[in-house]
Amino acid sequence: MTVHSAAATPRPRRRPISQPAPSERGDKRERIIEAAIKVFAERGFYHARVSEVAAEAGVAGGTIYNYFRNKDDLLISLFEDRMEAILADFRAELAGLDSAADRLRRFVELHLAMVARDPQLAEVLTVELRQSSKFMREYKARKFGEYLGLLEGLVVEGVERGEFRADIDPRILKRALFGAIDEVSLFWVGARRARNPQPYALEDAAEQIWRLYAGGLIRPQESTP
Amino acid sequence: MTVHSAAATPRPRRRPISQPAPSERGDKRERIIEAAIKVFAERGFYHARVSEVAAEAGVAGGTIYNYFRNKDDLLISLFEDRMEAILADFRAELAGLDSAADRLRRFVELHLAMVARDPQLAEVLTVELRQSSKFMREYKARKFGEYLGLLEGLVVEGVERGEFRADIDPRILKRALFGAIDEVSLFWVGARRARNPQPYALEDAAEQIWRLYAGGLIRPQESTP
Amino acid sequence: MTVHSAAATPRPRRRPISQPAPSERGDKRERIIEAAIKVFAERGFYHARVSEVAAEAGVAGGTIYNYFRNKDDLLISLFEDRMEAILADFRAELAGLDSAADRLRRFVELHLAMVARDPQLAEVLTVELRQSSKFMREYKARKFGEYLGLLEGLVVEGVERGEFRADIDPRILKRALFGAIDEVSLFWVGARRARNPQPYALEDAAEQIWRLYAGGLIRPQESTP
Amino acid sequence: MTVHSAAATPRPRRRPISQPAPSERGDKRERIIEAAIKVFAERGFYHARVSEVAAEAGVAGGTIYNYFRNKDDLLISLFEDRMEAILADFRAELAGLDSAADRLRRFVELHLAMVARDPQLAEVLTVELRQSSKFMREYKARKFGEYLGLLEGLVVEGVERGEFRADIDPRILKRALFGAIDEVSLFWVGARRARNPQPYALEDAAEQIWRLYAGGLIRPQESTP
DNA sequence: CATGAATGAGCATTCATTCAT
DNA sequence: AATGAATGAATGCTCATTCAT
Repeated sequence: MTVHSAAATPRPRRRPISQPAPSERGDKRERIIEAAIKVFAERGFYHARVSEVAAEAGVAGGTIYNYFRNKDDLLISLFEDRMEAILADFRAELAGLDSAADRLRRFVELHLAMVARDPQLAEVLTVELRQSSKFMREYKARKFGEYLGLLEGLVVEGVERGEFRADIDPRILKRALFGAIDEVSLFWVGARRARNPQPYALEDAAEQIWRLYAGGLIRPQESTP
Repeated sequence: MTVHSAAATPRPRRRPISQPAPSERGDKRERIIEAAIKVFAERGFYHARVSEVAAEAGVAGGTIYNYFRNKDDLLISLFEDRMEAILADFRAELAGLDSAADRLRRFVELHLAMVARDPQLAEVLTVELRQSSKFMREYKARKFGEYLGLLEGLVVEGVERGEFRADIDPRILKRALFGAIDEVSLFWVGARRARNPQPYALEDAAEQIWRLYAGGLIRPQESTP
Repeated sequence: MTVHSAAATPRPRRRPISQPAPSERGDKRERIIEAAIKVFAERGFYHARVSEVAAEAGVAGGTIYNYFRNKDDLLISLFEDRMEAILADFRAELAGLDSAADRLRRFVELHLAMVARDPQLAEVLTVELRQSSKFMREYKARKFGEYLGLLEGLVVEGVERGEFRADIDPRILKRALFGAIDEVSLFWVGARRARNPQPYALEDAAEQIWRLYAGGLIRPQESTP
Repeated sequence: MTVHSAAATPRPRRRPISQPAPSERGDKRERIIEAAIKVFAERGFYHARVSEVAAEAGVAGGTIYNYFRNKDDLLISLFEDRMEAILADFRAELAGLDSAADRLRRFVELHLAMVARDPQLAEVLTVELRQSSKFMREYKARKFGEYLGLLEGLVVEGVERGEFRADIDPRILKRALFGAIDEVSLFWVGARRARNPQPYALEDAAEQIWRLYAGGLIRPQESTP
């Protein structure tokens, strides 16, 4: 998978030509976003100071404002930037699969793999994001809606192809499944941060969630003769 | 159901001497908690000012500090207070049911009914709660763990009684189910606040979620002859 | 004259009853205004820091914001407060005089006496006031217009009573006279601040200005016998 | 009159690029000063950003610092530059006149004509100039003193030649007259910026001011037999 | 000379919390 | 217990100025 490397794809920006300054990987905008993910994840959006992000990125405080309108905008930009990469990655990964069931299972795996790979990003994307009032109340949707839309598409397709039951509203299903994945991720991430032992492996969790959603809880009373 | 009235169980306390103001049921602490739920839900924990809570509760700003150590403590106390009531209510409701399946379905219904009845409380409990650093990082667990424990108990019981499949880890299941309910609730609450049309009825959502978790997504290929 | 004492008339505000705290003369709002006049005059509105005003007033920085919306509002409030007092004082002083000429001469004297008495106030009123964009562009008028209106009234009256020439537009005259007085004041104040020797006594300046405006520059060539 | 064209006297200098871009007359320094006058007049010295001046001048922000030490220096340089031109123009215009009275009247006319011709310059010269602390407190004088000196010279000359009354101190007179002209100008300029209707024509104002200063306010009670 | 990205000192303002009454 | 004026630490953001290219 290439989620992260995709996310890191630098929007090409004038790189110093003569002296490459090899210490600075990626352009400044990218470095600030990376720093913001780290700091927001560690301290929480509201407790993070812009100056901390700057220090983490190795730039001066004012430099942040050359790239982002304000602290809120930094969070939103970070979100869009990363979600875009994640979406592209997911789409590419899912394109090669044949059945709706395979694609849905893969979606779950991809999400949890992403969380395992970049827990801080996961934390910011799911927890901290809810704290920027502007974001939550005026913006929210877009890319996140796209993400859920992807999920909904998989479900609808499954129903249309007769793979999935038709008596479950896809709009509710997509939220239920997303909520399930998200909560399982969040707890794992929280335990990790609290330096508690891993409560479960995320790969196993993916398997479990899929099993649950695919087959349901109720034990089939097979062949009651 | 009596969640709310239970929550409002007044720790008896006296009215400001002269005129008992019989209209105002509940003591000052309760009034402050009610105000906090309203203000936190409307403005978000970080954007809510203590003085707003005080104004909403009809007390002076300083009075809050006679009942709560600080703003964080107000949020946590609010949480404990309400969760206690909710838990008691849930336990009472579930006690009369026979099968694990019935109890689990009822749990889903109860949660969503609670959301429908007091959306602001639901919002605070699920969204704003994540924003108090002290809470999230040092406290969190307790009552919330109890709530999830209740859920886990239902599942374990179901497995033990042979009602549920044994190949799904209850610790993951409880999170998955809670996440599903929570997300479905959250979206509904969000739409409500944004004054968007209700995306779905919460009663229907409960039915759908249960159907999903009970039977799974995959359409049984019965008897392909 | 009582300009200053009038200006200091405290808008009655709850004074601590039991322990009079004799060190604090005047209420807090008044103390802040006095401090602001001093600091704005000495450092200029833009270079003055709110914390300096607070320190000068002997209050904490935040206290200023219990009385004034922001720095601009402090300047504007200061202006209104003092202008009101000055206007009341001027009106009272002029009421007792019979001819328009006497009143106009007295007006000049009063203005310059006010400058002599409270140079810092004069400086703020004439120089610093122009620096608050909101003030200059949206507010300005009112009390200042009243002041000029007082002047215009005197002139119009003089014309109507046949004391003054009718061929000079009162609206231009009032500006010309005000500008003359203001500039003469300003230079005197500036010299004072720069610790230069007084270029002239303000009482003499009043006499000179009146002589100039009353009789004009041109030496009457009548009756060269 | 040639005030403005004199001020604009281009110090010929070439345009950056390869092709001289013959359309842009005036060198960069001049263009920056013109931009500064416009921006300072419109936004006020303190609210004007150096980058705005740069944008208006069509140069990069840093370029300004190749021509001026800092923002204050830009204001001061602007002032000196324009005042020099104005003074030269005034001197030339006054040279041809015979009587002190004619010269003084002409001075008033010239000042107001200058205001009418370049209101933004007038605004900067009279309002914004007072806002640069360094200017006001350490520099001020020089060219402005020269301007007032010119005025004083006219008065002294008038007295010496017996045209003007000898009982008015020229140092006060020069300030009074300048203040009168300045205030009349300022109000006109202010109305213009506020897009209010012109309160009076500046030509008429010149006539009025001169009439006032020449003959005085008091109506001569000639020959009441 | 020109550029404009980077810098970082500077400051108004907010608001949780205290405490004298 | 209740009050609410006073406090002052905390911080996002601006913008004049610098300097490597």
